[in-house]
Amino acid sequence: MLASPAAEMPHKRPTIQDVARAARVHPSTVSRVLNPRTRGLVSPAVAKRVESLARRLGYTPDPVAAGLRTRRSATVGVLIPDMANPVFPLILRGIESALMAGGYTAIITNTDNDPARAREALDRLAARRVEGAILATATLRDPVLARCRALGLPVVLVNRSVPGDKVSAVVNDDAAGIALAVGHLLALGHRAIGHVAGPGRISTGQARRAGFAAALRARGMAAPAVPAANYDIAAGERACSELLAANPRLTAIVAANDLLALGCYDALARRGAACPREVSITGFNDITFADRFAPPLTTVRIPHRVMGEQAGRLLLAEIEDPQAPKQEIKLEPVLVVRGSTAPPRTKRRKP
Amino acid sequence: MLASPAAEMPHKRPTIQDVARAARVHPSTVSRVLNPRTRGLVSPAVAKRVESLARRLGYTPDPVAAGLRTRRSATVGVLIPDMANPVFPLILRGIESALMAGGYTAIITNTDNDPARAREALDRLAARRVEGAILATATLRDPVLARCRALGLPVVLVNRSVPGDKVSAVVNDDAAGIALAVGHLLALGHRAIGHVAGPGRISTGQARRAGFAAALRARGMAAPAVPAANYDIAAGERACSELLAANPRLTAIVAANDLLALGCYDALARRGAACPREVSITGFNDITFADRFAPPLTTVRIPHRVMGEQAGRLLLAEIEDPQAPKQEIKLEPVLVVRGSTAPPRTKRRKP
DNA sequence: GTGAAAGCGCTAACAA
DNA sequence: TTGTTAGCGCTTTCAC
Repeated sequence: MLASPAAEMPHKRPTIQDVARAARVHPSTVSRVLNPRTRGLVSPAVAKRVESLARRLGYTPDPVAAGLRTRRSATVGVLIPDMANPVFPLILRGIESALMAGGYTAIITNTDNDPARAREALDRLAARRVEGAILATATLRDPVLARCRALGLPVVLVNRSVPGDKVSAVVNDDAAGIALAVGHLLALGHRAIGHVAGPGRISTGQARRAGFAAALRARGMAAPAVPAANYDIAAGERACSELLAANPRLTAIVAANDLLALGCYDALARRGAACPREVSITGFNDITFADRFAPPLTTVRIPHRVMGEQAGRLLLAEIEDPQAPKQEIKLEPVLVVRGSTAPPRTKRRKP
Repeated sequence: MLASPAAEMPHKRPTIQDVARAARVHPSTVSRVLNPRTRGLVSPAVAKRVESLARRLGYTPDPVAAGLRTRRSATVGVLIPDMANPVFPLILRGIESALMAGGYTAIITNTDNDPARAREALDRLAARRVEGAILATATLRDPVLARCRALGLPVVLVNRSVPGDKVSAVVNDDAAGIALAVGHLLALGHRAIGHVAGPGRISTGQARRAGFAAALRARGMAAPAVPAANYDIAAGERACSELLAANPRLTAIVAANDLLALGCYDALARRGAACPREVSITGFNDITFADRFAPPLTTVRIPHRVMGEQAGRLLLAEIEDPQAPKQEIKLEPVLVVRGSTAPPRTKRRKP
């Protein structure tokens, strides 16, 4: 029993040959017309004919086949350390919008903070011939970054950088952001401020910690800090507990990011200390829902979307011209004051 | 000035030809060895030799070139309506893990709830020859779904379904979930319960609303409901305000998802009504941070990750065998009681 | 300005 | 069991 192919076949895609036949030209002419760069080489009359036929047949060039020839895939890889941290979806939007504007597609991979997965992911992406990579996963002396180098793959870091390494990056002014938080706490009257730092292997962890120390030492104050093992709530709680155990009189804590700040909330709750009445807390990033936490989190807002867009644009520029000078773009953060900070409780003198 | 190529060239990738030459066999033999399916056709001795050479040269087959020949890209497209909704990153993890296990790569696109972007994204994915698609964006009578059909592209829906359409889907038992919430509120003593429904164009909106009505009507109670325009906080606030204006005596509100529940928080706050003291609120999804809101949200937890994994597996099965029967998997949700629900305030009688 | 021919890196028929 | 040949859909020389 013969079925009507038209009814059953799931719409075979037209090839360049089909268009060429219909337009009575050679395939190469069709190719020239459809490629903006070579479009001028063909006579306007033929170009018009080819174009309308292509549109009518619903022909779109196969980017994979084209890529095989041109060695350009029009894709870039994006490595994200932790999708559950809402800061990354926000950055991603910016990345996608910049890439899309350039005709590129992002292939996004979540590494779950696992260096092995990151490396594996990069290899998969490289096998797919991505033309560049955006790393939100960078650690100081990152093996993945080294691998990109070895592969000759253009890279841009986002949010985190690798100081000293010649690589483009779009980051926040971490020290300035922390200074904002410290300044706010000082203005409120706090004189015993501690820091729950980020992991030392990540630039943001180091830079924010250094910024914290600088801001306090400038005023001749101590700057106690304990680093968290990871940028997550549980690690924040552990670090905060340790910090408070060693410095019981702290009236304020600057956390290196919002997840760590939530961990501080937990540590305080476990000690039965109220935030902000007994201890003020600040975060960093202003993640989605930071205004919903109990208490609403005072934090340093970074321009997530712009950061992503800049990173995307930087990468496209570097793909365009691999010799382009590497640049590090530093974005200015802003303080958002909410309910997790308040003046320190005035000491009750013993009666 | 001649530079040493080895130092400057960014490591030219070896091709199958290089391996073939080194192993003194024909390229097709190398191909056979490296392809698990045809591996058995080659003598063990040669296979061993080829394999070790391939490894030593660092050769990995180019999946793009292979795909051109085999018409298989080992990629699938994933359409997400809103990355800022933390439920989707959680589902994504499941999807990625299932796809990765099958050797597939996900190409994820955020559509920002925009049907035009969704369509465009699908076309880009189709052009890239994805072998299938996972849609978390489905609306009832979804044009994107129709387009997948036209392209003969295997599809699996996740979270949302399109009832009546023959398509595989992994969803929650929405009615059962809502019944859980309603049951909890009834048990607390609530007798005037309203519903901030999801958009009517989305299956979850309809199913949850129907579940709500069924649960209350079974007990002979009214089931007032107002649909939100979108699944976001602002729309939730508007719908809730409308609901409360029309039904001022409600003591509890079942929101169709957690974002809408947050909108209800806002609507209550604007009226100066305390949650849960004056009005209890429930959500749906148990998104990340639901336990951190003020008050912590009582909500219906869905198995995000499992949902994603099942969807990924289903799609792989369908790619493997396009004739495979379509199936709809329904997952059982669970109630998580937190601080946004409490017994209704006992009426104060006028003195 | 257009056509012809070669080939990107791989795999699948077919031969030997 | 291995080698040969052709070609996936496209772009890019090179001729004309």
